[in-house]
Formats: sequence, C-alpha cells, structure tokens
Amino acid sequence: MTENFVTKPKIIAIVGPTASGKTAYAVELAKKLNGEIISADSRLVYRGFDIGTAKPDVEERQGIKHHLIDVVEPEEDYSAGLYEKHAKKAIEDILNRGKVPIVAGGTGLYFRVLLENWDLPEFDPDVELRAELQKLSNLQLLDRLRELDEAAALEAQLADKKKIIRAIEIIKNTGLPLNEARRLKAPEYDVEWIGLNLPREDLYEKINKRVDIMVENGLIEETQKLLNKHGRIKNIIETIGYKEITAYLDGTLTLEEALEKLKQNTRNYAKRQLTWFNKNEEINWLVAK
RNA sequence: GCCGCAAUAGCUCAGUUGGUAGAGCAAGGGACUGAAAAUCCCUGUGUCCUUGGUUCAAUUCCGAGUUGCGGCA
Repeated sequence: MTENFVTKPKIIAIVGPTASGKTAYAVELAKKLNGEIISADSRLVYRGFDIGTAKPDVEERQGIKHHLIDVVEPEEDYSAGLYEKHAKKAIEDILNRGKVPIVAGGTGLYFRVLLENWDLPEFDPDVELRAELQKLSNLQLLDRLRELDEAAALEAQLADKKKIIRAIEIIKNTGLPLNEARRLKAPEYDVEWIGLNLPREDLYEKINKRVDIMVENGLIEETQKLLNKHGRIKNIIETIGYKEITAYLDGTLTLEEALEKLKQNTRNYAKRQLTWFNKNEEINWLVAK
C-alpha cells in the first residue's frame, strides 16, 4: 500500500448567494451527518461584524461547531491565503475527530482556493509596496506594469487600480509574470457541491426584507459601536451594510436612502456571487425553501 | 371654467433647425489566483401620451383630446 491509493477526504460544500438559506441548510445537514461547519465568508471572520453580516448566533448554530468565524479583529487584514491555511487545518481537525467537514459560505474566491484548483502565489501580501503604489496614478501604474510584465499590462483595465497593483506586486515578489504566477493545482478533497438559490425576484425580495430585519435588530447601533471602537477603517466602510449606515450617520444620506442603497448593493453583490458559482459545473443546485 | 407649462427607456431627464432617438441611475451578462461583501469590463427598439392636419416624410410644426403640475377665477 502506498499513499497513491489513499482516497481523498470527503467534504461537503454549500454555496449560494447571500440570503439563499445556506446557514440553516448547513446546520441541518451537520446535525444529520455528524458534521461541523467551516464558514467560507470573508466578513464573518471579523469579530463584532454580527448583525450586518447575518452571522449565525448561538441559537442558529444549534450546538453545531462553526469554524472560521470571529477569528480576527476588524483592523487585521484577512486574506484568501490565510483562509486557505486556517480552513485546511480546521478540516484536518474535523476529520481526525471522525466528523464530516461542511464548508458553507458565499465568498467565491475562498472556494476556488480551498476546494477547487487555484494555486495562489506563495508570498505574504506586500503591504508596503501596495501603499507606495497606491499613490501613483493609474496611468503611471500601467506604465510601470508594462515594463515588468507586458502581457499583463495589455490585459489590464486602466481603471482597475487594484488589479494593476496586484500584478506589479506579484512580479516583484515572485519574478513571475501574471500568466505564469496563476497556477492550477490538483484538488485535495473529494467535494460534494450543493448550491442554494432562488428565482431572482424571490431572492431580491428576501434580501430587501432581511435588511429591514437587520435594522430592527440593531444594525445602526452596531455600526455606531464599530465606528466608536475602531474608527473608519477599511474593513468597516468597505462592508455592505456598515458602508451605507455610516453614510447615514454622517448625514450624507437619509435613513431611507441609506437602506435603499444597502438593499441595492446587496442585490448587486448576490449577482456577483452567482457569477462565481455558475462557473462551477459540479454544483448540484437545489431550490431553497 | 379660463390661461400657461409638461407628457421620450423601469426612474430622472436630454435631443431631433421635420429623415423614427441618447445620457445618468436601475436592470441583465461577464471577469477575478493572498484586499474579494473588494475591484473592474460589456449590454440601450422605446406605440418619443392619443388623434386629426400640413408634408415625399411628423416623436419634432399646427389643431383637438387625455392626464399631470402651476396660476387666475
């Protein structure tokens, strides 16, 4: 017997747009299969982001262990790379205890990296370089990228500052042009994919209602509390929910305008999430209740 | 009741000196390899309110009607 014959660990993945019912579904499945849940959500990792992110509370978790929720403070920058490491460790622990890992969430990039085949370049985010490049104009950045990686510069969108900076960061840290740095790897797990979705109109209605409920549950107070505690940091003002409520608290928007904007941003986000999941042909789509 | 003004894309509006029209927002589609709830790209046929008239040709000019908004009674 060699390791070549060892079968890959079985894992269940539950994906879908925000408000499609993933949380409840995952908990039910975990109860049935003796499983534990690993969140795949770039916002649930932050402590204090509760109401605005629809983070499952104790009652909703129903005694099922949830991993990768509340792992860092909002000041800390989390990332896909950290997620991959943390999630793999959690999966290993769960398997060692003889339980079933259930990865559930809505962050497409995290699924690609953890359970599909994207192989991230291996170096820590170069925050200093990013900050330095941030000061340059898009045109200057594109010129700089052209010198380092002509192919990437040709493909880049002038307006997409973030991606241009990232391409420069990659070639400076790895010496590789973008098309070589983007590697694929063999998936490490045997994944059963389950997709939750609703007809677009129903999904949007559910999103709108959920926003109203968040406000009833204290979204505005939570936002104020986060701002008081951490200030106007990126992770707060770039998160749907806190972003719009901050504008209301500043007086830039009326409450009505802020809520309308919040609903709309959430709807747009749900659409973007679907773009990730639609590309994965292994997903078995179920109709949510 | 009379007098003005308006009526064009889901919304707010621009425009056509007469040759059937275009912006923003919304909406739809897509991209994404350690910031991803981020960031970015693509997509505009709609009885130009209705109806007569003038004209080769009317959404555009003229008349009437309808609705809305002002003003005067």
